[in-house]
Amino acid sequence: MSKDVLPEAHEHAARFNQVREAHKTEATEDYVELIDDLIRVHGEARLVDVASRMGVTQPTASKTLARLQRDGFVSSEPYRSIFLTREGKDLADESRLRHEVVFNFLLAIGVEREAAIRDSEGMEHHVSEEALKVFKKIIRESNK
Amino acid sequence: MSKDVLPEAHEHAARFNQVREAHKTEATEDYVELIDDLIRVHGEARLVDVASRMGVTQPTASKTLARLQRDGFVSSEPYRSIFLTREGKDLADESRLRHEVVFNFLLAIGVEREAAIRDSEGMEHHVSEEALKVFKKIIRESNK
DNA sequence: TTTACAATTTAGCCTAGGCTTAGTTTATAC
DNA sequence: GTATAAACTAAGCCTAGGCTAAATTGTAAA
Repeated sequence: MSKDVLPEAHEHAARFNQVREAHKTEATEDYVELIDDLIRVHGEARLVDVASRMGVTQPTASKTLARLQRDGFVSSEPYRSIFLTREGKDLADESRLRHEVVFNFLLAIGVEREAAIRDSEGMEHHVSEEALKVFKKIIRESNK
Repeated sequence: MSKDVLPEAHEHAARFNQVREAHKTEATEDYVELIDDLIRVHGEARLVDVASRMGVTQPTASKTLARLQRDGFVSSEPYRSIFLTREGKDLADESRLRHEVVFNFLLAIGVEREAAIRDSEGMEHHVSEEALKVFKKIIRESNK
């Protein structure tokens, strides 16, 4: 059962580097996805709502949004609501799609709804295209 | 397809808070799991190996290990190899188990081996007990 | 129209987790 | 037994992402 050899060091490191890469983009993806949701459902995205739904204080959300603006994902004028750039909107769409696949996959295999909601939030950033394909296939099969 | 309502703000925030909680323990779990592997396979865990397998520089690994020591997961004397405390060993065992379940689950549903190795590294920290149960059931069924 | 409250920003602090460069200790090889 | 190399530590820097407290701006009600 337990390992008696370890992978080569560089291969071992590559796995952790991949996880670290995913972490770097996590906050960005979560924010743009939320902003897109707020715009679609409430007509606009205000800092106060972004902060309360992300579960952080307003200064924290403000600082993160400044970074997203610097990196070209959102735009906004001081004291005004937040918009997604083309790049931000594309990332939001891509993230939501991935999120939905993971969520529906968990439901399809029998995970209870509340757990599926919570687990998909964390898992979505760590699922490869390869695995997503398998997830989609299983969702399709469960809908027959 | 797309949402037309959002969850209540406090519920929305709870999801992200849960992911943030998981992130806090990720590094700790990855380190103790690796240290345990090194001890079992090589007889001891040296900083140089921890660093190269985590894919970070030695000073970075050293600093992280200092934190783990402060928090009671590992022990070591300066310039000597690294040991797990009881608490560290328990966490390592728990982490490895979770890791193996996620890995074997991905294999069971048809994810290719290399992708399963890499995805399980990131996913393991975000899977609830509830989902793990379902994963185990699917592994059992695939072994029939 | 002024006043008060809500929203946002600014400033400053903290931790984690990366890095480099430089110094110290340990181990090895001659 | 000493020189050299390897392993480790120390110091200092950076970014992200949390926080609080205080200042500013915008908005709505009296």
